[in-house]
Amino acid sequence: MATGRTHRPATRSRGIPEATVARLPLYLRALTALSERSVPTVSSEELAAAAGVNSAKLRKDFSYLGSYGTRGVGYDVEYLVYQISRELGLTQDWPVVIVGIGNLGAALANYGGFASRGFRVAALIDADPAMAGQPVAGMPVQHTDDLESIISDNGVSIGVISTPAGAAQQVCERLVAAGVTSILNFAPTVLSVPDGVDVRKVDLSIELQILAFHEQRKAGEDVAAEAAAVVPPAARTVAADAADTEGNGRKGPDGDVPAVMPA
Amino acid sequence: MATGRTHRPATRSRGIPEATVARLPLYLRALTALSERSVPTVSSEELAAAAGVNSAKLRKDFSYLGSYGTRGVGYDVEYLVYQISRELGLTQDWPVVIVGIGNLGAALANYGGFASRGFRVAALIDADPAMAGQPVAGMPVQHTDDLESIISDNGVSIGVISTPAGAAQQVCERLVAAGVTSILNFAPTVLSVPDGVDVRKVDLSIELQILAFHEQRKAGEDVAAEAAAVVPPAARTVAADAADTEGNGRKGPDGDVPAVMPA
DNA sequence: ATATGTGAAAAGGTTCACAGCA
DNA sequence: TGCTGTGAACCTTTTCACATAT
Repeated sequence: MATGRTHRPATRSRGIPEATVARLPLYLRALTALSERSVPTVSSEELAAAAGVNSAKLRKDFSYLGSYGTRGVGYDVEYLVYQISRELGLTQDWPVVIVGIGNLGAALANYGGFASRGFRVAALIDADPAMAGQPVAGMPVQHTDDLESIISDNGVSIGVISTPAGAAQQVCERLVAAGVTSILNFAPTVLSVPDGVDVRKVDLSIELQILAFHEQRKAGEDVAAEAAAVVPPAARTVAADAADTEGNGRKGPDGDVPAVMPA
Repeated sequence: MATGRTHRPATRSRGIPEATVARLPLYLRALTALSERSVPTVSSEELAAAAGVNSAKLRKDFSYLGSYGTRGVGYDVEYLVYQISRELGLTQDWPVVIVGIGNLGAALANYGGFASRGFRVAALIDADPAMAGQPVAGMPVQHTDDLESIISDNGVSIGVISTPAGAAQQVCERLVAAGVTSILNFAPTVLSVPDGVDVRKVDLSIELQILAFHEQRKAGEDVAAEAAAVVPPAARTVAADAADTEGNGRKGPDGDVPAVMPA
């Protein structure tokens, strides 16, 4: 704006970066908490701390939405809550179905976080005939046979899959055929969907494995640190660093012998 | 290796990119499935399809681990399973505690995916005295009072938090003080932890909000198309915008008219 | 005086395209 | 011939640092 750029940025005009979109709910949560405490304004520094990001990132993120702050002051909490809600599409009501009412599905059905923010559990669906009619979270479970009509009767466009892995793809296909275009998948399997359908996945086991990777690293460093710590004191991290930088054997970036066991 | 580079790449030697680490569990899952079907080898193309990524990315990812494939042939399934497992630290056993045995905690306790891959639920912990001793997933729930001794007696370094948001930070601090250095957080709140402690978070509501954002876009496009086909073109959103934006006069990136979507 | 908004630089991640090896 | 492994190009995201506005 200071710059007199009058030509359009051509190919990237209204698009908010995906990384930013993924953080908006975080900001919204922090803002909602402030709002409940009747805090009127907040600085990028404070809000960033509350959301667990750094302030430069937050300001950059907000800059994609527009200029919602006041220089020298900060952001108006209520106003931002509204703007972000609107950006995320939370000013409307999203009916959601949950398919697969096992332990996890039931937990999801009972989860309060849904209702609190624009999402409404419209139906619970399970393939087990014995479950049909049983109440879960105050709602009767319906049978998979009726999936299509449930979707269309309720205008559902978001589906949650919490079935066993083996059933997920088939359920996914029926959901999509019935008109669902966004899917949150808890089943530990890759779903294939046509273009235009969004899938996000949540996989417990994957998250734990990522933690284990880093945990293992730390353990490795500790061992190195311990070994180093028996005698010399301070070199701790430096030593650890050197140790796992090349100690690992196998074929590193510059090819040497594959130390461990082949198949 | 073909290149005769003998000097070190300096600052990035043994580090596997975080994005790659996050995909290793995916590859591992696909490989495990192949292994169970006794498939001996697999090409990057096939494996990539099974894991839901593209083959160039997969090959690049594997290149950070070493040269585990055979040109003209593909990858040995068993060998890769072993290498990735080792890289992720899954060749050892990770005792895990779950704190907060509500609906979600119980579902996690019952989740088979834990045990299947190196993780062992060592204890279930809850603050409710009425739950103490009650069996969940074949295991007695223990009281929070004993958290510290449970952690140290079992050598737990990974903790799962599935408490209400209000309790999470405090539980986190006790876990960390007791020796936990990796945390998987299901509570919808930001945890602050000291350096050296890893936190990963899973938030249902956030995932749904991200879906809603994209869903809204899709709907918006449809509406815009319809509207454009009927009466006047763009004025719709501009009016809406002016209405809720009030004094602020939201500036688009270049101060030009926000053509289609409500910001 | 203070805190936003944003170009520009840096870092990180993905895709391309092909050399190199089986 | 066929498929891996990887520099190089490209794109996205993060960080820096300061001009700009209140």
